[in-house]
Amino acid sequence: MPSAEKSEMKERILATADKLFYLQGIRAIGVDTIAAEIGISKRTLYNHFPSKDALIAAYLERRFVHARPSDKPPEEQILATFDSLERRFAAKDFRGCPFVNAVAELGPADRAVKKIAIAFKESRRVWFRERLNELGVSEADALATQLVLLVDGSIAQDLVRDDPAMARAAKEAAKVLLRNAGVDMGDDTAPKPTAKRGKRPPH
Amino acid sequence: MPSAEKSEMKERILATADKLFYLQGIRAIGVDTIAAEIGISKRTLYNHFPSKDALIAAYLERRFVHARPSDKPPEEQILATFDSLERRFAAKDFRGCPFVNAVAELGPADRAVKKIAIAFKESRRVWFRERLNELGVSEADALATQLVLLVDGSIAQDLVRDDPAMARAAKEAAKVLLRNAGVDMGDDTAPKPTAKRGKRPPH
DNA sequence: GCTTGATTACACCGACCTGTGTAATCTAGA
DNA sequence: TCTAGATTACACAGGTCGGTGTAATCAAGC
Repeated sequence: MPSAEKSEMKERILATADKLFYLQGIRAIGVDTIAAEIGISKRTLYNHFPSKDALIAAYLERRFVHARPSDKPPEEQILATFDSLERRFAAKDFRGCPFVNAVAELGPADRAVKKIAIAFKESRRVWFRERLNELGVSEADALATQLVLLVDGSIAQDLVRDDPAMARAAKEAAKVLLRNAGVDMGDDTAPKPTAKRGKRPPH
Repeated sequence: MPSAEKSEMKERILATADKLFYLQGIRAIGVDTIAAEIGISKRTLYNHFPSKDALIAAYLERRFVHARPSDKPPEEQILATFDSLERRFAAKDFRGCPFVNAVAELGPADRAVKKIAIAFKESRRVWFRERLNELGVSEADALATQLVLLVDGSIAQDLVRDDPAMARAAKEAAKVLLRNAGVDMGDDTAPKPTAKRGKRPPH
């Protein structure tokens, strides 16, 4: 009870809810299922969360992890985002963006969920913008928006197609947009010749 | 009974299911709700569809509308896609892509739904690729993929943010990608002035 | 020991879900 | 008018859901 054990139990509940909600859907998983998965009684679960809605909100807030600071060059950080996406796509337990899925599942009526989802999406956009500002890109805000479109687009495509190559496609598009904005990306990311000499994906 | 009235009733059911499923979610709407909305008995609904799953499949297949042929230049057709998206975003009854939402809602277990969603996404990609082939773009396939990423990305972003400007951002990004691929888009789509030397494709 | 709080098992509620069974009613075509 | 199919109302089965009430049990700190 010394609140160390309390929050420990709370975390166990949240971790299990996260796994089940994310992989199978929020509406598809009942509180009984979560309790059974942990091996606790439903009563205990309700001792830590007043309602399923509260558990859903806590689940989404726990998913809201901020990006860690990096000392690598901003353009590398930006492109590394897509590499990270590709790795996540390749994992068996990837099932799209939990925030987008929650909004799609719970509908427009659920204001609380939508609020969290908006905050998350905006935080991602701001992160891109900050990196672009570091690079001195003039239209950083607009370009940041375009980059999040590529991120969310590849996530949505992978959700239905299960194709990690969507992340690579997004990365290639991002390179074109960055280069168009005057960002120098070194020689390995060779300039993309339109009609000829192909920059083709490594095989 | 002459199967004209039968299919008429079937269409009424489908239209109502479409409205409710799309706006409020497939899991959120029961067959009773659909029947009540039309003013028919639940029995009648089950006389036309053997199960809710069949109704869901029919709903998605009805949403699978193929693009009509156009005599406008391919590059205009491509860009018009994003204008159309912007108009749909601005409507208050827009709630994302029904196929992505269905996959998110019903989970990975529902193979039938996923199959339809994949077919739809691929048809969109192929449409882009055909337009790009008409333009003589060399890497039409890869670019088509990138364009659908922008489409789906703007849809996902608008779903959570309710911001039709996402379609405009996607269009601007699409222009950059097209220009980079050597597509000439006329003077109205002015070259994007960037801080430094913009990499500009020959024309 | 005793107390206190967490957890347990378990029954239960009301609501909603998909789907069926049935018998009465309506309606169009012969 | 008669017939046959469609539709109706309505009850009901069997299940799941979120959430609660209750009384017993367990473990730790005094």
